Amino acid sequence: MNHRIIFHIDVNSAFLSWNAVYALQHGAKVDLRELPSIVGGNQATRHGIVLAKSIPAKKYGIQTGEPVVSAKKKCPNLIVTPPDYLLYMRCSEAMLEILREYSDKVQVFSIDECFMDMTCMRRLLGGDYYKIATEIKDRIKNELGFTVSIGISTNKLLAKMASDLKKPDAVVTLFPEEIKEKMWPLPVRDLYMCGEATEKKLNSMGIYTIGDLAQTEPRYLIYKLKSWGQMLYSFAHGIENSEVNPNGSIPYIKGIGNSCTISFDVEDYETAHKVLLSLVETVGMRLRRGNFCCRLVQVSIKTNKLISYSHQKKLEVPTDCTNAIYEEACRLFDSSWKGEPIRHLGVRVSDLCGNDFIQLSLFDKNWEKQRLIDRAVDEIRMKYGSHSVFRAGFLHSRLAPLQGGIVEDFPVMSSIL
DNA sequence: TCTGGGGTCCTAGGACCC
DNA sequence: TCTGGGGTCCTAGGACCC
Repeated sequence: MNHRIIFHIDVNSAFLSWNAVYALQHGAKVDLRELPSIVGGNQATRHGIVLAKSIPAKKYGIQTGEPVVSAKKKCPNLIVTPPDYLLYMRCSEAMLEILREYSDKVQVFSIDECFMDMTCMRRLLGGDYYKIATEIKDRIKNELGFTVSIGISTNKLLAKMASDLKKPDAVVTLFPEEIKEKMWPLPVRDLYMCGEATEKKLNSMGIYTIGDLAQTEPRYLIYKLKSWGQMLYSFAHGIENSEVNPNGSIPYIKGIGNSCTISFDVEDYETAHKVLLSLVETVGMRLRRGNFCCRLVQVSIKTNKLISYSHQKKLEVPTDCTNAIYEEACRLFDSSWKGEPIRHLGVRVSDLCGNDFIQLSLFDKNWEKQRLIDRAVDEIRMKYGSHSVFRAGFLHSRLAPLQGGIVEDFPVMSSIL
């Protein structure tokens, strides 16, 4: 037998569990996981959505991503606690430490999900993967206080589907020979990569379960859904063969972006430019920290009616300079904004390249100086905190001088950079 | 004050070139 | 005296994930 053995580890209601564990460790008398509770953003700053829910909260029909007010309507005595991203990073790291005792091929998929390639542990562990997974799950529960679901199979897709089959605190296998029995009866929406839009399309084609999808003529799927059709058909048959990408070697960073919902509607160019600057400061810092330059700048706008659009521009010369990116971002904004009140702004850079052989533009003599300034500011912020230096324009403004991620405390979340 | 923030990949149309 | 045809680059937008 030549097949691989892959585990997928998924923290149950991650943010909520971590808040609950932290509270218990600090003297709380109740366990948030046993009550209708959520982790929710701050409504006053218009970040009021549900980030995680307890199992009792789920019974009220509360869904991740829905507005906190709407969740409260469903359950009037709902407990709402704020997110604590630094805590989440610590919890995630602690879990990783345990996982790495069992395999050197651990891929961090997100803050609360990992893949492990356990193939080479075959001989070492005697091949009883269910037992090993149970041991890992129990160790995390006993040593760290939160529960996980572990899925076991021969590839990442099936392992991930498996860990979804039972929660909390469970180990589930989904080997190829179990697909028909365990996966095909599920609604097609449960398949990885089948979102709302695809579900609608598939339903309109008479496809409701993963089994229906698996038994549809692939040429028909490809005709209707292009390359997505091919991928979904393969997934419905459990076919997927990407490698577990050991952590540390981040596969490849394609772009760096930050965005923010502003606590009030922005209705003038000056304020919008300030927000863009606060975002570019963060993006630029991350770019330089990764020793990248970018060749593409993108600005996105979301109006108070929640309509989004974006504009992008390819640069003549790659740059990592805050001011250069900022100027381009302003140009993009000015040429795309239609004048509606703005709720949310984003800046993203991509088309990255290394910064070791920077091509100096003959026309920009200030560029070297700008680079030195950027580096100096980065260093001061690293050393003394992100708010130790900021642009005078933010004094007496309602805006934070830096925006994106959790800038108050390095590092920026959801990014290794 | 009802709807966050960070990503990736794909598609389609237009410009432009030979 | 219709108007081919391929290729690449650029841009906007949509879909998905956590």
